[in-house]
Amino acid sequence: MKQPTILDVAEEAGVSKSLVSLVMQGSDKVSDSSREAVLEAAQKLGYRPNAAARTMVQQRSSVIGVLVSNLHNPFFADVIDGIGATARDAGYRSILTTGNRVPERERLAVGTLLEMRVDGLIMISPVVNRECAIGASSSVPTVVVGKATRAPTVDSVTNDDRSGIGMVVDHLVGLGHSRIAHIDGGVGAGSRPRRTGYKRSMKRHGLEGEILSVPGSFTEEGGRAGMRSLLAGDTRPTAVLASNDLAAIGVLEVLDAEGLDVPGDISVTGYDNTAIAASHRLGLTTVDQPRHDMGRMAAELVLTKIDHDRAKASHVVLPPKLVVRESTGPPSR
Amino acid sequence: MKQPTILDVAEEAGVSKSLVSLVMQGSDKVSDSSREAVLEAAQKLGYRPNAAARTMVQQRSSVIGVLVSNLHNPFFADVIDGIGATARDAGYRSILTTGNRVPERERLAVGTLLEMRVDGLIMISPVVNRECAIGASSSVPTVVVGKATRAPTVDSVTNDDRSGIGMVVDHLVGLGHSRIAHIDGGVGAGSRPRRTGYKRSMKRHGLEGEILSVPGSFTEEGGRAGMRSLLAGDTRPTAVLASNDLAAIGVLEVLDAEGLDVPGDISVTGYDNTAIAASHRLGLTTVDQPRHDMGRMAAELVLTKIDHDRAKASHVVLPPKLVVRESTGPPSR
DNA sequence: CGAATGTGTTGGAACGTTCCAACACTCTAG
DNA sequence: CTAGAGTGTTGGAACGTTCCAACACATTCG
Repeated sequence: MKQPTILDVAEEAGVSKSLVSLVMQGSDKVSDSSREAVLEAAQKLGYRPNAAARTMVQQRSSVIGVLVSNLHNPFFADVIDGIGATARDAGYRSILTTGNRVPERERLAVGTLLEMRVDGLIMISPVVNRECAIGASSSVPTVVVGKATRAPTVDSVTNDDRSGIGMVVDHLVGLGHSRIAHIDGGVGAGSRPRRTGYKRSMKRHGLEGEILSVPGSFTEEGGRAGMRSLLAGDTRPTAVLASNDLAAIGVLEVLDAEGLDVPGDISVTGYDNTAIAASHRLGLTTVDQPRHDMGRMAAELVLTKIDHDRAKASHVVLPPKLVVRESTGPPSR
Repeated sequence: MKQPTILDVAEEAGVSKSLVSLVMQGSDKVSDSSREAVLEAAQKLGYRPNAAARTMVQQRSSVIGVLVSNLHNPFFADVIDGIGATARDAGYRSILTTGNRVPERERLAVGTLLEMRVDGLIMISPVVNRECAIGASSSVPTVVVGKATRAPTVDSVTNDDRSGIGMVVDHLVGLGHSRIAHIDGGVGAGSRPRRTGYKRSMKRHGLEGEILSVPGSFTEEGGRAGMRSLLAGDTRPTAVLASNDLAAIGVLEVLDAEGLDVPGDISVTGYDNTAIAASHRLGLTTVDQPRHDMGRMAAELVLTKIDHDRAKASHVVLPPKLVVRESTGPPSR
């Protein structure tokens, strides 16, 4: 288990540790014979550079740390893809941690990354409060994805949740709906703008009297709970805006179990345009976020901030896109 | 951006660096007054210990590295949960990397973890070849999840894929099917035992003449491709075993598009019992793997191997469980 | 021919932490 | 009063790497 060090390689190859270091870095100031000897020795011993030691002396790790709120949501996979690809092209590695939507664990997960001295931090739809991101940003370039963060030191990449939800409301109103209810995302990233977007759009259509937002979360269970509480109310809505696609699946489950037809009895919408939403079985009307681009942008922001420290924070807002499928239709009579 | 070190804290608190170190480790051999002064100074400076330095001197990182093949598959989320919980209880952190099902990137992702000197490595359903795991195991306790690895130095945690698939075949034969086709998982973990399990079960039922396995992968696209090639054949199967739930979704998509009824015209099964499979809309007959337990077991294997080096590799095989839903039924006439 | 330039190689310092042996002091027992 | 134990604190060595200044040697130039 004892790992060989650069000194072991140097001895094996009969050269100095400095020369081994140069070879490992791919320097061209090394004679072919030395290079060959070093590579052979390294191969023979199974040498692997020690990133901890390198991080120490270089005062940087060449690693981008990514906190992801919830691995159950395939939405994040594409964001992470975008981050990984961009980081890789710039010569950085990326590593992930998650707090599983538990604030305390999320804080711990961020702490792990910071202690490892990642060169940049990307928090995808964090559940933890903004102080955590602000605190992190004092030691490392930090970008939050999916949650607008009004802080002078934290960049953010979001889609325009308010207008995204607005498009959904417009679509439903256009179909003739007025009793349009909303299931909230709770503490999760992006729930506030979606909630206010919902309320504003309703008002804009003169439907402030119909505004109904029930608690939920960005999970299947959150959708189920929200839908159950909606059904427990006096008047059933004719359309339901779930907090995201995952929640919409929960909503559909409850409705299926109740024997209610979608969209006959009730229209349902999600958010995120995940792959499952597209499946004909669900045919979920939803809002597409440019996931991969969001990841790419986030990584680019972090990378440029690593190179030349910007004074002001950047806040990138990408446009969402309504995707109409079979889960929405005109209200019954 | 310059991070304060333990020396800065020591100076601020008016004590030695050693004492700061003791306080940070929660030692009880520190006077209350000193502890207070140190904590106050650390707080004031925003001190965070440098994990790289600690790793150097302690010759261990207290980190478990996890390679996950595909973040799009929610199956892995629960496995990772299990790993994370177990690691946390033992005082370890866990970090993730992924290679996105691309062997070369997966190798790189493992390399990243090894260079960081993780104390244990868990590879979840790796796509990369076994040499990679064997190589890793020479420097760090390594466990592969989801892929049986016959190597004396690599532990493994799997479900019994062969018997899992066997249960599906038995179920379908019991319903009266005989033209039962199989969509393969390709290079991914677990595809071989599932393939052979399929073939053996078919033989066991005297159906060797009906054996038909087409290429695919453990993704929606793999399922779509597999189903398309099955439909292009001369005789349509009456039942299709998709490589996993994700692929089954792809299969259903193609069938829906073709206007074929499930299970009226054709029965479909998945593998993994992911949350979406349970959704009434899909109602997928599938095989449940004890995901969380698999993660827990994997972490436990790694942790015990970290503490006292076992001589022989452990291979844990957990029992799968057939979950019958609405996507399977008797064949048409 | 001596100086300047270039090529390949080298040892030592530094990074931030932990751990150890050693310290100064106080208290207790003989 | 002294030896011994106990308590809290300390400086120095070590971990494995990179980077720098310095080196030896060969080549080119004036």
